[in-house]
Amino acid sequence: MIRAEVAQELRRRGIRVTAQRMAVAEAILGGHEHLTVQEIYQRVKERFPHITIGTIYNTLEVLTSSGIVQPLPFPRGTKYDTNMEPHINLVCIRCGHIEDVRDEEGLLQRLAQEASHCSGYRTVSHHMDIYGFCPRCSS
Amino acid sequence: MIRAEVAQELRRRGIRVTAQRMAVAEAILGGHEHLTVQEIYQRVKERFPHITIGTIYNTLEVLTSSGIVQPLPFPRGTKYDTNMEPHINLVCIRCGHIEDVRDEEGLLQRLAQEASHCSGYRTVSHHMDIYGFCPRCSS
DNA sequence: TTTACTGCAAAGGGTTTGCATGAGG
DNA sequence: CCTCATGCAAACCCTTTGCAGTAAA
Repeated sequence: MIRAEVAQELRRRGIRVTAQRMAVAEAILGGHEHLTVQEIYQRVKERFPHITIGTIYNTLEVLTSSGIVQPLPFPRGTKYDTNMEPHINLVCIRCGHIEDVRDEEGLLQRLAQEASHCSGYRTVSHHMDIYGFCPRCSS
Repeated sequence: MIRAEVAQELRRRGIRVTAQRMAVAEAILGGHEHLTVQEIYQRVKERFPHITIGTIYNTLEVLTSSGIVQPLPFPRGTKYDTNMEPHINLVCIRCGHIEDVRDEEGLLQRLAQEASHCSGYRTVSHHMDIYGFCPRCSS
């Protein structure tokens, strides 16, 4: 997703498009994925030195409920994912690096459908992590 | 897993079997699944009024690294799962209730294997959540 | 007896909140 | 203009840490 699309999506939802919100969105969407809240804060502060962590949290909540980013809960804080396609997060338990793996065969979807079907849950979203050692940390 | 098995597993690993540790294990394993740390603390305090939250965290770390329980990271704190079989957690985004769904066909396993294979990660464990509304909260 | 665990207290880090000021539509 | 977002500060968890006393093996 790019800048113009973010602005459009916010407007469509009647949410104000502010410079700070766009800066947060660009920090996350611009290349580097899976940033922590602190990392986002540090980046946005380069452009808005007076912005506070409260505004970052506020904006992340807005972007999340607008379907633009996705929070990934971890023991030591939330990271944000910009990949809204169904996918799996490969998490390195040594260095913390996260890699996305696309769900080529649609197995994730199938699994989610089946599970919700036989449980009576009305499914909204799902999330899969695999923990292990990345190639670099394996050696 | 039952009381005697927990004690045995700890001993096997050279970890001391204390009354407090057994109380924590029993609080989690005894029927009610997916407790928060605070809920575990409250229960154990009925038997050990002077126990502190620090000891609860210490014990949860011991039980986790002994493969007896599994931490589930959530935005507002960790819950603990006693189901060590491969399964999916159905999480109600309204009431917070969590239900386990067994991985009948081994799809989860297959998915994990494939993902680790094509990424070069050395896989240790995996974890899948589905978010939605439980039958009670759907109506 | 030796070593690891407990209880206590304090600190650390992530996240939320209340309120006056300021900017978007 | 009116409403909502920002910045500032303080508060609120959740979790970790250091240390002296205590219990397990």
